[in-house]
Amino acid sequence: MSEERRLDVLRAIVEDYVRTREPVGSRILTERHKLGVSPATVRNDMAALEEAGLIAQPHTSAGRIPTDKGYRLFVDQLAEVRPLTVPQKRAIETFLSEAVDLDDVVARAGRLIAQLTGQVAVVQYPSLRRSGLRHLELVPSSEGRLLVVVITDTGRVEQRYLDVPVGMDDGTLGELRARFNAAAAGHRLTEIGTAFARVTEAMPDEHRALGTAVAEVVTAALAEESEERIVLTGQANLARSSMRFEQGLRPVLEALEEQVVLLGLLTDMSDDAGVAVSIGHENRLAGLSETSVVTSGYGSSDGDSVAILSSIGPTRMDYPGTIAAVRAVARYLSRVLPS
Amino acid sequence: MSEERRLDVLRAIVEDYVRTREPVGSRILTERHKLGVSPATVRNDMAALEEAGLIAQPHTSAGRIPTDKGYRLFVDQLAEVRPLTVPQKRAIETFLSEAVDLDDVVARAGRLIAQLTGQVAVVQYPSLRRSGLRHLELVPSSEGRLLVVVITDTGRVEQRYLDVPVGMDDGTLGELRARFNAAAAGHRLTEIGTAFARVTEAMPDEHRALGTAVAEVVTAALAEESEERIVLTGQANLARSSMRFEQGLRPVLEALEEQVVLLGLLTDMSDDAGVAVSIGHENRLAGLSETSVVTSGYGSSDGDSVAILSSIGPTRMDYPGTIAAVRAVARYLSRVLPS
DNA sequence: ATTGGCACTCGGCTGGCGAGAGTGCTGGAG
DNA sequence: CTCCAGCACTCTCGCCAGCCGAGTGCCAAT
Repeated sequence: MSEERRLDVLRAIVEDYVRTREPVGSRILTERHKLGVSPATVRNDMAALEEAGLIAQPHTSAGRIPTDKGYRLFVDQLAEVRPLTVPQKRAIETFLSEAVDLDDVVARAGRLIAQLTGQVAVVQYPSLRRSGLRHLELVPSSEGRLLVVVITDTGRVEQRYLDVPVGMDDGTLGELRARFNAAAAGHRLTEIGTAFARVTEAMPDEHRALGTAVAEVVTAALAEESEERIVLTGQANLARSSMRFEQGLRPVLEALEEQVVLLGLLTDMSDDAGVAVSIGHENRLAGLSETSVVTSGYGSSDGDSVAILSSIGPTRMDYPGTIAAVRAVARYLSRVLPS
Repeated sequence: MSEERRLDVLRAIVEDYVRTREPVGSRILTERHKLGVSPATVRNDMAALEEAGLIAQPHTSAGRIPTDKGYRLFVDQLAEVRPLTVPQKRAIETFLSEAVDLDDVVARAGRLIAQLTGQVAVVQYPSLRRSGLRHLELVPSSEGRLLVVVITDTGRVEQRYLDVPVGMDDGTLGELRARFNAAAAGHRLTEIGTAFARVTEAMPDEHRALGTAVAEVVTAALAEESEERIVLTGQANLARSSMRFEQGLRPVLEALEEQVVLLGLLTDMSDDAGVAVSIGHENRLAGLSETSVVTSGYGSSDGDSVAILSSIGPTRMDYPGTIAAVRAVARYLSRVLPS
């Protein structure tokens, strides 16, 4: 009973089940995949695979389907990479390069993933904490209010209102703006707190109050976990016939709506370089126990990324195809991003 | 056969069907609503209502359910307004007032609608075309690129990159910024084209090229239909058991994903003041033929609004409750908005 | 180790049956 | 003229029995 053939059988089961989404029996298996052995032999292998917890049967007298563990082994050892076609790559490239601003880039990336994989795409905006400051702008708003606008080098623009008790004139604002920008330009957003502190200390007394207020707002705004934003695309794909979930769509949709938790999941998964896959019950979120998540960082050609994007679909998904799509989009995205 | 009682019967049918979501027969009707007549009489009324196309029966020997036309009549003439409770109003107010910026306001409004109505919320960002310019910012980006940031008086911040062939120094930029801002401050975004034209004409030659480029980018960006943005919330509600659609979720989810078309639908509906309701097949979108859309403008206490928000659910929805929720959120939103 | 044969299990489909709900109609009462 | 009780009729739904087929596990033979 060769170990190698057993894995062949597992691969065949996964591929067949992904394609037909019906439990696959020994006869079918020998017909569709040239394994060179008889159904009876395959049955023996199947018994062993089931013993090992890699496949299971929904009912007696039904074929076998892979378990989460089976998919895991498939993804780790059995799946062959299937690169995208050249036209596909070109389509990604041009579609992304047509984006006019960051919102557009993120939206387009989501649509690409959703379309390529036929699943739900999740794209995170570049994380503020991993971005650098490009520019800080102070705009007087209605009386007594100041609008603070932060522009990062990844293209994100954040705004925050600030109640200013003391009066302020344009000159003061201009000076503040100049000083802050000089102090912070190019720094990571996480580091500007200290830079700002130096600036405010050096200020004349009458400006210091305003200065510290601004510094506070900015650092507070950037520290917030809640400021991490994600965008979902292709939820309509969930309703396609190919996505029948045992438990129905409800838990899945609910999990997707808990954006904070979802982002946490993705962040934890993201293995620094390359694509990470989390299968079925491996996902912390109970609602996603019937789905698999394929994730990649993006935004920097090497090492640490500024954000994450991923594709979520049923555990019975086309892993090689999904992985290829996610990787490709992440790569082109990284190239386009620091526009 | 009094006309008035017939309408009472229709109202009873609608209310019962909305609550139980099962076809309602003559016996049940007389038991649960004190109509003061016997089932047989109700049957006669029902026959008349059916004749008039206001109700229908799924099969012979099943109770009646309202048709789109029946709901329409119910909404227009029979529904009694049911104002929100005081705690609910207070909750809306505080929840909205805690928002830190426009994104947050929009997101919170969506969550409120979704939660109050148990349906899907659609919230449009303030339309650029109906906003005024508060501030225009020019930030040098990587070499040869200029980042143009537009801040509107409704709080939206739009960005656009601009390739600048000619070199530019900070002084030039500062001057441009000052002139444009002086010329455009307070104007509607749709009118700044002409204001900008005057500015660029008055410029020294060496700056004019850059000036017109900026003016062009800004006006082009604001003119784009695609720049209208909407946010969906509460899609998980679609999967609740209370939302069984004949045709399944697919067409609904697909319709919601066609954001441009969807926004068009909402815009067309929006009757200038107050809440508009579009029922079932009245919706242009085929995917929404089993749903009703309740829409209101918001963003200005009187007359024309700067954006739209709405709640989408099955035709069998709680119209009075949904209308009340949409109206309330729209109202508080208008109050909070020009922060 | 592999394989053909065989008995066994079980889910899903089909068809028939009865119960229940609801209707429309008719004829009589107010 | 309106209302209402009674009645016959229709149709859906749920249930049960029975069959079919797919698939399995085991065993003996190669």
